[in-house]
Amino acid sequence: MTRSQLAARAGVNPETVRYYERRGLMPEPPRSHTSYRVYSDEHVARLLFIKRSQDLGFTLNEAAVLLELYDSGGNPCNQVREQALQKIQVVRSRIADLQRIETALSNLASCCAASTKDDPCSILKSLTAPEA
Amino acid sequence: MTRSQLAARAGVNPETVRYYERRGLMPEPPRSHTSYRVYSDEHVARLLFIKRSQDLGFTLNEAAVLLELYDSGGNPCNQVREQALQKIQVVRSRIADLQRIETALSNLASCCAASTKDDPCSILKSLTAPEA
DNA sequence: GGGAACCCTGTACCATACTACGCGCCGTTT
DNA sequence: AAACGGCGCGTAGTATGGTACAGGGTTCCC
Repeated sequence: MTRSQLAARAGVNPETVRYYERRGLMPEPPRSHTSYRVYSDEHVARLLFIKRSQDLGFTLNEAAVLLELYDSGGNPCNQVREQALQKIQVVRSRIADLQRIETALSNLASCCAASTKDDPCSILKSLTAPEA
Repeated sequence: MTRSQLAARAGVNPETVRYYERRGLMPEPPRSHTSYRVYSDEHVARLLFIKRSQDLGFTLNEAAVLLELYDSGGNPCNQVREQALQKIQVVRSRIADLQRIETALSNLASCCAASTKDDPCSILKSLTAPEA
């Protein structure tokens, strides 16, 4: 299949395929006699692998690591597990950050809801003083 | 105070101050007779305002909106509240995303922990099939 | 056989938020 | 007075993840 067909199957922009190729995430595919890239279902699987990794919060560099483990052909479960556990820590930390942000924003909204025409909104106070 | 001194007080890189000036977040300050920027405590407050906004998850463009409301001198509580409530929605949505990711990663880690030498790790299966 | 639509390459551009560099002037210190 | 650090400016580079475009060849369908 062509680059656009591959892209369509994975739901990405055709240019993204070329970008991943440049990044080393996708292999250089065989070419037709007119230099057209020719893809197979394995390429689709690899592209979906990358998208799925991104959905799980992995960066493209991290996806590259996972792909290397996959390509190594061994039994890289321990390494994959390690990557997953590390990412879980990052994700949990990010969730905690966002929950603190949510609380702070709620406080800010309440503060502003309570101010009147004569009490000119304490955004300066709220936003200048660290409290998160 | 100088640009570096201002930056130090807000805990940012001196170049960041110039960057914010270019972005219109910080005003062009008065200059010394030799063209040196001269800052006051108000500039410190404004810079802290920006950093605090960022801490709350606002982008620099959004911080610019908040600063405009602040500069308008009126009682922009309703607008600020609106911004905060919108951002809370975004933050909650992001938290939900991350919680789904956390669950999916946990499943992935469990799957890998359970595989054996003869069962060559189902990362392909896990990462190719959508399940988040 | 002719035009639309697709492919090729390299390069440039987008958004976000900085950070660094080169070059020349300035200010302080020794 | 010389040296060192800081400041000025414009521009370029970093990281992340793409997206777009120009200019030319190709394939497909009527």
